[in-house]
Amino acid sequence: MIELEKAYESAKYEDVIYERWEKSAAFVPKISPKKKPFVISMPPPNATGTLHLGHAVMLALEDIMIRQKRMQGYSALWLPGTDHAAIASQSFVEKKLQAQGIKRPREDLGRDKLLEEIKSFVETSKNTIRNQIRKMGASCDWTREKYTLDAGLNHAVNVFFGRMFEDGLIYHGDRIVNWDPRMQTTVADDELEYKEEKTNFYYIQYGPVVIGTARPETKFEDKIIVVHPDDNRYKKLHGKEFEVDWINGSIKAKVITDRCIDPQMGTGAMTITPAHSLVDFELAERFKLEKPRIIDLEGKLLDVAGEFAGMSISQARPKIVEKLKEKGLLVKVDENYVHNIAVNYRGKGVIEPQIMKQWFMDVNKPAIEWKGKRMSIKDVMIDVVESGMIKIVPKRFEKIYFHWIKNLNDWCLSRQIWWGHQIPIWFKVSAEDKKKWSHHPESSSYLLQSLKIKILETRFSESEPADGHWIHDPDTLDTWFSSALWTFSSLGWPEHTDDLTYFHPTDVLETGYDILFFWVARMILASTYCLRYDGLPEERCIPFKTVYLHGLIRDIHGRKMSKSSPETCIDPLEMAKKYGTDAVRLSLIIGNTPGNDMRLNEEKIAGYRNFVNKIWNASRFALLNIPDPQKDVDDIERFIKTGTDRWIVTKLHRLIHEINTDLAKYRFSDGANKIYEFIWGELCDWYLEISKGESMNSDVLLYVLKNVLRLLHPFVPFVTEVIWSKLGNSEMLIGDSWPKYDGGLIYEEDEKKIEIIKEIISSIRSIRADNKIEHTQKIQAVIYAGKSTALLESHKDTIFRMARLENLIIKEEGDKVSKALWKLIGEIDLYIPLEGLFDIKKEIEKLKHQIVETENKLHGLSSRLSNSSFLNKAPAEIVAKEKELMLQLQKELETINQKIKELENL
RNA sequence: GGGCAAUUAGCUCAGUUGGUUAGAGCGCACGAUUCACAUUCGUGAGGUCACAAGUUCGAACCUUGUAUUGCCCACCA
Repeated sequence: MIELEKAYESAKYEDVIYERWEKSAAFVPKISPKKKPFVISMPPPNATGTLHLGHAVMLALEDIMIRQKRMQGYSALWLPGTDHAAIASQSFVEKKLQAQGIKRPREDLGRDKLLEEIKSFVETSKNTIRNQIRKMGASCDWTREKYTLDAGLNHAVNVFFGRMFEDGLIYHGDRIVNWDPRMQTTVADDELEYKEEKTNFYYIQYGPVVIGTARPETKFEDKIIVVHPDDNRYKKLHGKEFEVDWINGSIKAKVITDRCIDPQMGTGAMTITPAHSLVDFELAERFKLEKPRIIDLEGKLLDVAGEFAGMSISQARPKIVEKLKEKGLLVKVDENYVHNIAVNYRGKGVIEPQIMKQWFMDVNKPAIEWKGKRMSIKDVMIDVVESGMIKIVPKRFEKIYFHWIKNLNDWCLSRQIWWGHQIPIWFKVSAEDKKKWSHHPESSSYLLQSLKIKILETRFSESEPADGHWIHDPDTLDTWFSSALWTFSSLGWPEHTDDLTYFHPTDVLETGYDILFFWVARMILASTYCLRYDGLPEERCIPFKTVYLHGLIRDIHGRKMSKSSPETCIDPLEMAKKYGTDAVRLSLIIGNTPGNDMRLNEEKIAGYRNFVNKIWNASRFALLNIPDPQKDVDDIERFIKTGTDRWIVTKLHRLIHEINTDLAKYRFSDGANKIYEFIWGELCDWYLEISKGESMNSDVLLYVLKNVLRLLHPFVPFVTEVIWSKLGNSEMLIGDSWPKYDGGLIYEEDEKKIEIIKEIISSIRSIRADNKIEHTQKIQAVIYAGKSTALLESHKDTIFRMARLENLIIKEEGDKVSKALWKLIGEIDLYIPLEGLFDIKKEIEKLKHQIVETENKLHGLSSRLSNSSFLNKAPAEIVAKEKELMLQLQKELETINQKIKELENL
C-alpha cells in the first residue's frame, strides 16, 4: 500500500522532478529517419529580463504541444535560447552605471569596457532566466540552447547581411530618424510611444503671413513657406520670394504649395524645418531643398541659432519667444494647445528627429527566385501566407499581416548603440583620419560625419581588411535583424548541419500577437531569403508552418501588466511557489483563446491549485484501493464487469478523442477544460462514489487513472509525474506513450443508463435539499415510471450502492427490482414515506408550472413540425431529432400529469 | 483619419459548420460532512446574448446600421 500526503505539496517535488527529467535526457530528441520531427523554436526571452506572465503563457502552451507530440512518438525538439536585447540591455546597464556615479558611461568607459560591463551583467541574468524557465516545467532541449550573440549566430548575421549587401538590398541612406538625445540612439518607429502634452502654440508674423508653431526654436533657418494650393487666402503669394525680418536678422523666403498642408490647421501656412521633422524632410526631398541642421545630437542648438547656440531646447524656447515679442513678431499665443510628443518607449526620452546616414534594407527590389519568378522581399512575405504555406491562428491576423506588409517601408537596420551585432561594414580612410578616430571612445556613425572623416571605400567584411587603414562601422544592427534568423541560425545555419536538415522548417511558432510585425514577419523575410539563396525548394524555406498567437495577459482591470504598476502585477514565479507550477500553467491556459487578451487574478490560480489537489486526492484514493498498480490492464475489455465500468471507459475514450481533436486544432483551453470536467465531474463525483463499497473494480480504476495521467501530463507535468512514480513505474511518464484511441470500446447503452441514474440521484438530492431532510436520515424515494424497469434491472448494483450512499430506499411498485430492494428495508432504522416529506400543494404548483413550460415547448415543436418549409428545407437529421424530442416531451407531459394525479390523491 | 476586433449571469470568460431548454469558474444564498479531498460535497438563485432592422423553416452565431469599449497603423507645423 502506498501512502500519500493528504494534500499535494508542489514545492516538495517540482525541482526534484525537473532534475530527473533533465538528467534522463528526455528533453533531447534523436535525429531518426523512423521518427517524424516536431519542432518549436522558443521565442528567446531577453537575457536581461526576468520571467513575466507573457513568458509563462508562452512556455505553458509550447510545453503542452511538445510533451504531447513527444508522447505520440515524434522526435520533439523545443529549442530554447535567450536574446541579447540590444537597447534594453545597454540602457539598463548605462542607467546602473550612472547611478553609481559614472555620468556618461560611453565617454567615460569607452567601447570595450562598457561592453565588458554589459556582458558580465547579461551573463548573470541569463542564468536567472534559464532557471526561471526550468521552474515553469519547460521540457526544452538545453543541450541545444542558443544565445543570439553566440559566435555561430553572429556569423549567421554577418552572412545574412553580406549576401543582402552584395545583392544590393542593403544601402546607406539619408533619413530622418527618431533620435533619442537622452539615450544617444536612433529609435525605430515601432519603439515610439506618443504622449499627450499641453503646450503653447505660437502665432508668429513671418513676412506677409502668420505661421503657427509649437516649436519656435527650430525655425532659425526656415526659408520656405508652404500653403495648400487651393487655399484662397494665400493664392497671390504662390511662388513669390521676399525678405523677411526674422529672429536673427533678415532672411530670404519663398512660398511653395503642397497638398499635404491642412488649411484648417493653425493659419494654413507653415514654414519647414527639414532636418528635424519627417514631413518637412519629405517635402524638402521632393522640392530638392537644403536641410540645415539646427539642433545637435545632445538636443542643443547649433551655431545657426546665434546668441542661443549651445542652449537646450527647454532653455532656449522662452528666450526666443521673448525676442520675437520684442521684435513685434509674436502675434498671439494659444495656451491650450495639445499635441502628441513622441518618446522612446525604453527610457522615455523625448524624440528629436535628425538626419543621419543609416543602413536600410530595400524591401521592394526583386531579389528572390520564388516559384519561378523573381520577387521582392515583400511579395514573398505575402505569398507564403496567401498560398497557405504558413497558417496564422487565429486567421484574422492574416488580414492584419497583409495590411502591414503592403504599407511596409524599407527597414532601418542600424542602431547607434554598442551592445549587439556590430555592422560588418568597414570604411577605408586615410592614416590621419584613422588616428583622429581612435581618440574617440564614444564612437558612433554620427561621429564619422561630424569629424569629417573622408570615406575612401566601403566594404563588407567580417574582420578588418588588411589593405590599408579601416574603420569598422561603429553602429550595431537592430535586435530583430538577428532574431529574424532564429529558427535556422539556432540549428547551425549557414552550415547545413544534420539538425538543420532534419528539424527545419519548424512546426509551430507560438508567441504573443504584439510581436507579429517585430519578429514573426521578419523571420519569414529572413528565412525565405537565406534558404532560397542556399537553393532549398520553396516549401523548405519557410521558418515555420503555423503561427499561433496567444492573447496577452492583463490584470483584473484590463491593463497590460507591467513593472510600472506593481500593485496589480502578478509574478508567475511567486505564484508558482505559492500554488504550484501546475496550477499557474492551468490558470494561464484555460480561458486563453488565440489572439484575445485574458484577465488574470490570483483567485483563478488558487482555483486550479484546488484542481491539482483534487487530482492528487483522487489518485490517493485509487492507490488505496488498487492492490497492484503494476498490473497490466491495457486490454481493458477483459476487466470490465459492470455497466458502470463500461460507462466510465466509454467516457474516457470519448475524452481521449476530444482532447486529440482539441490539441490538433490548437484549442488548448477547451482541451484542458474537458479533462477538468471529466476528472472532477465524472471520475470523482460519480465513478469513485459509485465504486465505493464492496465491489470496487480496481482494474478499471487503474486503467482510467493511468490514462488520465497521460492526458493530463502535458498540462500539469509535475503532479502527474509524481503520481506516476508513486504507482511504482520505473520509467517516467514524460517518456510514456499517449493514449491511443481507435474508436473501439464505446458502450452507448451504458452511457445513457448511467446518465439517467445520475439524473435520478440528483433529483433525490434536490428533493432532500428542498425538504431539508438531513443526510443521516434514511428516506424512501419513489422512482416514477418513465425510467424503465429494464434499466433498473441491469444496473441493480449501481443503484443499490448509490442508494446506500444516499441513505435512500428505492421503491417502484410492481417491479422485479423493487422486490429485491424491499429486502433492504429491513436494514433501515427510519422509514419515512416520500409523500410525507414535502408540501404537496407547492409540489403540485411546481409540476403545473412544468406542464405549462413543456406545453409551450411542445407547441413550438409541433408548429415547426407541421411547417412544410421546415420539413422540406431542414436537414433530415434535425427533423428526426425534433420528432424524437416531441415524443419525449409528450411522454414527459404524461408523467407529470400522472405525478400530479398521484399527489392529488394523497 | 485608415484598419482590426470586442459587447453573453454580479465578476472573468467559453460557446467549433446557424439546429433541442445559451454554459463554466469565481462570487452569492441555503444545506452537508469522521469513512480520498474544508484546497471537500450537495442544492439553488442569477441572462431581452449591447440596440435596431434584415436574411432564414430556424440567429448569440450570417448581413446592414447604431451605440459603447479596446487594440493596431498613420498624422499632429
